[in-house]
Amino acid sequence: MQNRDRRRAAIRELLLEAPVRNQEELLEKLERRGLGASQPVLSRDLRALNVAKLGGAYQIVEEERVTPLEQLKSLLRSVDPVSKFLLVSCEPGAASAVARALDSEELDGLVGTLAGDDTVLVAVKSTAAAQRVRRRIQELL
Amino acid sequence: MQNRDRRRAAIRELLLEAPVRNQEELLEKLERRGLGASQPVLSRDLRALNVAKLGGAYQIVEEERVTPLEQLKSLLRSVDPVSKFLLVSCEPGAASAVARALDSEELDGLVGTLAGDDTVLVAVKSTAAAQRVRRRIQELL
DNA sequence: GTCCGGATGGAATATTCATGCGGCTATTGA
DNA sequence: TCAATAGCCGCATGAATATTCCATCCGGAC
Repeated sequence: MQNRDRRRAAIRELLLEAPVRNQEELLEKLERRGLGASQPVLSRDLRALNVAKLGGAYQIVEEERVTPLEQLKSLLRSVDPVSKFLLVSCEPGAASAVARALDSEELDGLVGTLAGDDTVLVAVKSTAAAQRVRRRIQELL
Repeated sequence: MQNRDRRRAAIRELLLEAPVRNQEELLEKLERRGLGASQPVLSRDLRALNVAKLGGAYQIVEEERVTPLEQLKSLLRSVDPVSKFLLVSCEPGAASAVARALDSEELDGLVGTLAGDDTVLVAVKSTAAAQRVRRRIQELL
């Protein structure tokens, strides 16, 4: 049924037009448009539409997914290649978090990471890979 | 007490390091760091830190506050100055929402708005103000 | 037609979160 | 020193949301 998609489109619009505090409120607005539904349906729609409740109101989050590494960029300080390794310097204590984020990034040519306190040693397959990975990280600095 | 700020700083870090599904989970992580608290406190902290639950996990929303008007930009169609007025054309039915958003923008020189169905009449102090306001809106088109 | 199988949605329920309120502590100002 | 005030917190509880489980509705295969 395209019912669902009509409803979701309406939800998008409604969220843009005016702040919506909770699902019940959204429900009423939908009903006024002849698009009845139950609260569970809204819960699912909102997740599908990537809507977040921020402050007191729902808001569509347009952006592309921010990867863990991107989220951590404020903790990064520098990247230096050393043969088949990279030394990534971070804020004190942040190394393990950064290492985990780097791992999860699934960067091509990245073999593994080893975290100290404020430094991550990144092992890569080749010096060429080192360059690529380095560039990727540098973009965030 | 600076207890609260230490806790909030820790929350920031924790949210960056790994996804957190709910407040209870966050609570445990905080306790491991010796920063015990109760669930209500977290609820308040999360709002104060401008954290949203998106998909299944909490995520800090790095401000860049989107004003109501910016949210509505997809509903805007055109702006035309007419002496000390602007005629803003919108998607059908969107005028009142747009008018409200314009009001809340507190634009300098903007006197008031009057919404029809798909058009907002914006009254401004002077033709110079009209130019400024017009430019501001045009940026969004 | 009948029988899946997937997709959708609802009722009931479980879970998660927000808030009213009172208590405690620290601070201010007389 | 002693109110008075402000800030932070926790408990209890209710509000809001997520999830489980089931019914129903297609559309296709047979």
